[in-house]
Amino acid sequence: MSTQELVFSKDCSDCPIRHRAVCSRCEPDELLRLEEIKYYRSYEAGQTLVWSGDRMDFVASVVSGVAKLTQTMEDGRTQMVGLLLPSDFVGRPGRDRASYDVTAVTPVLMCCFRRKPFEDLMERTPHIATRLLEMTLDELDAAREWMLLLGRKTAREKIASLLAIMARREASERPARARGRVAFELPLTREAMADYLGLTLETVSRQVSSLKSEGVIELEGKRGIMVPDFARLLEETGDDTDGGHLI
Amino acid sequence: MSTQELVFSKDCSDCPIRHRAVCSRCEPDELLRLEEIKYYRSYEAGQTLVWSGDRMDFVASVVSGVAKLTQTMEDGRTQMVGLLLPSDFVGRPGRDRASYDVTAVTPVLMCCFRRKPFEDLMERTPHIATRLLEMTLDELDAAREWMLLLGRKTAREKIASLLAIMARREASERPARARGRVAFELPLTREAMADYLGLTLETVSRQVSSLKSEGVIELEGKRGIMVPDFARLLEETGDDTDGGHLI
DNA sequence: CGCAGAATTGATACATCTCAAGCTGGGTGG
DNA sequence: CCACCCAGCTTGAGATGTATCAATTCTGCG
Repeated sequence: MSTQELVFSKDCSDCPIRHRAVCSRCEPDELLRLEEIKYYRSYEAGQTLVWSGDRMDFVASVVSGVAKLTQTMEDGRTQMVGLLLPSDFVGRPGRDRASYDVTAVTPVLMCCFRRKPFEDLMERTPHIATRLLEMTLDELDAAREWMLLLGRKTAREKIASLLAIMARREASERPARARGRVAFELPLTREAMADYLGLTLETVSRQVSSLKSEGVIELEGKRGIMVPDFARLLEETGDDTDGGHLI
Repeated sequence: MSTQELVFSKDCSDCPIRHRAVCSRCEPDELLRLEEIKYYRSYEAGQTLVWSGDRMDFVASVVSGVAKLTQTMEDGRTQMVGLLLPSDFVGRPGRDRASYDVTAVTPVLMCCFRRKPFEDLMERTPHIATRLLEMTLDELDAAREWMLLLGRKTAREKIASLLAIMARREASERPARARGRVAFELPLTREAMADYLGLTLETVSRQVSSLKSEGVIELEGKRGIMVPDFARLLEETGDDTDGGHLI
């Protein structure tokens, strides 16, 4: 029940997110300075790392695991506004209060930097600022794609889109598989999916069942999803399919 | 019918967006270098500045007017993913293709920079990169607030939220008015509002009528909106009202 | 084994969409 | 000067997708 199961100070050079995180553009000497101010923290699934409105005096990169960013209205309606995967960045330089709740979905390991030293370092290290700008622009693109999903897609299209995104991510990490065939773990509960897609969990459940009964997907245990034909899944997303290549 | 009604090269120092745009952090000498590569373009209401997928070899700041960013699905469903007001930035350094359609909602004047020289200048001018990062983070926050609206708010709450945003902006520009009382021009048609809010134009029309008949707003001509009591409007947004101050 | 959290399934309610008429105001041409 | 026109807007009636409320049924685990 400890909040910190693993606190260690690894060498940055063999870090699994070395090539994608906010530090990816850094030269060896810049990396050394980052290494001086970093520390690791780990969280259990379900644990809330930060509450919206709370003081937040660190920024961090997700090293492993999945976390979610959520906003909640007074009456309890909640909307997920971001899904944080390994290498994603949390926190905003120059702002001392969190804008969202951040919650671990699976066990999560974070590489943290106290905010002030990080901001100072960022001023002297354009490589960090440049990479952060690039990552923020990517997140903005993703958020806008999500706006289209939330505003205009049907429940079925929403589910298919979420599955397609997860499938694509899996395919880009693992070596290529048989044409159009992908399997992956979906780390979200039905409720978390609903919060992401702007639906109720019952609707999510019904649409997943429907996709399954039509053979678009197969369920393997509670979290496993098998997509026998990725192009077929893509057709259900409502997006431009342009051939339907996995990557 | 000319696409460029006004092409001139004003001094940056008396530019109306000098203190808020991407150039706001620049020192006088940095401004001079920007001035060398800038040029103005103006567009009429309804004109499309850029089509999604097209080559885009400039970036720009909105000097005056309103433009919209939209995404469209194959079957014609469209979602607005950004509303560009004076000082907002268009285009992405490092990317040569537009991700969205950009359309003028009112007559628009843009301050443009060819992309390559701008990128070069940005590398040598941290003040530009820093400001662009800050603006992008703000846009990301706005996009995430919009995700909550699209995913979880009712039609009435959506309309009230949009009006509240426009009212707030008006109040922050003009000197303060009588307590809680604001009037402003809404530059969007019912259809554009619908595209922004993820609704149909009929639903927008009905909800606007309903807010009017209940005295939350008053319509003045086609575009004028009068909010007699801002706190009352805020109650309809579903957000935390925390007293309901205009700014 | 049996419990608790997660997921499924069913019946019904309701918000929003869809289709279809009209209305309104400003501009145009006869 | 007036009739007409048209885009934008409003309003109505009915269809429909998703939410809501309510049982069950799974699944993993102590």
